[in-house]
Amino acid sequence: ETSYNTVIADLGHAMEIDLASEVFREMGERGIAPSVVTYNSLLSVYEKAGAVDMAFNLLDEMYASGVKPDEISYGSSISCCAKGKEWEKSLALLVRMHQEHLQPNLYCINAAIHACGLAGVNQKAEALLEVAVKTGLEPDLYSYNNLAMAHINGGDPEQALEVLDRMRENGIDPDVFTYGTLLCICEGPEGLDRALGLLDEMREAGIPMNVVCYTAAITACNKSQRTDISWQLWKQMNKEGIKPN
RNA sequence: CUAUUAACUAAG
Repeated sequence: ETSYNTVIADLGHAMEIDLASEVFREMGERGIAPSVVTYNSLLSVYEKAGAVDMAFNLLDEMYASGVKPDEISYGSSISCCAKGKEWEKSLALLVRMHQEHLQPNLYCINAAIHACGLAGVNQKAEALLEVAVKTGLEPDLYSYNNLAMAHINGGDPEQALEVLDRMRENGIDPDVFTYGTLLCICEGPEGLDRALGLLDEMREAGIPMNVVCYTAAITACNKSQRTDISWQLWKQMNKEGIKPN
């Protein structure tokens, strides 16, 4: 059984959705009973595909066959809703967890924040952060980074930038993902200054740049028609030994 | 043995 679990999860990482489902079916045909881990592995496959309906069906199947979904099952399913752009369903799953007397952990909440973030429903994302705190969870980098994305997609760049201070106040240091996210909101001439300011902040904080950040910054320059600065950044990137992709 | 985050690229 453990072999099957591993294979299914690995096929998921390789994005071999159909193969993974096939292996799962074959397992049943050979009379091997799937465990929670088996189901969770398959759920993680659906998650990567954003196959929301299949994930929901599998959850039902778990209950039907007497295998109780756990936090990981729900975490994967919620993340599946994010990838499938179904933020309302991700919230519905949190409600369902509550009904099943399961306490959502940070994975679940963060995935839901991500789902809301992609959809730009930033007030829901804020509400989720509150839920986390109220239930005794400590929001982490994922929580705040996803929250910043929610504000960006929600059309509120100012609030996105405020997330920087809010996380520091709570003892979470922004990382390369945080800045990578924020660099995306730098459109127009004033946005360019913000982008360069963020780059300085990163330097001061000793956060190493990567390709994503450079690409985001360069994109910001291009949107502001400042190809001269794009070029400077490009040279700097090469000087730091970061390979373009 | 299983789960959560950023850029560019395609479509529009």
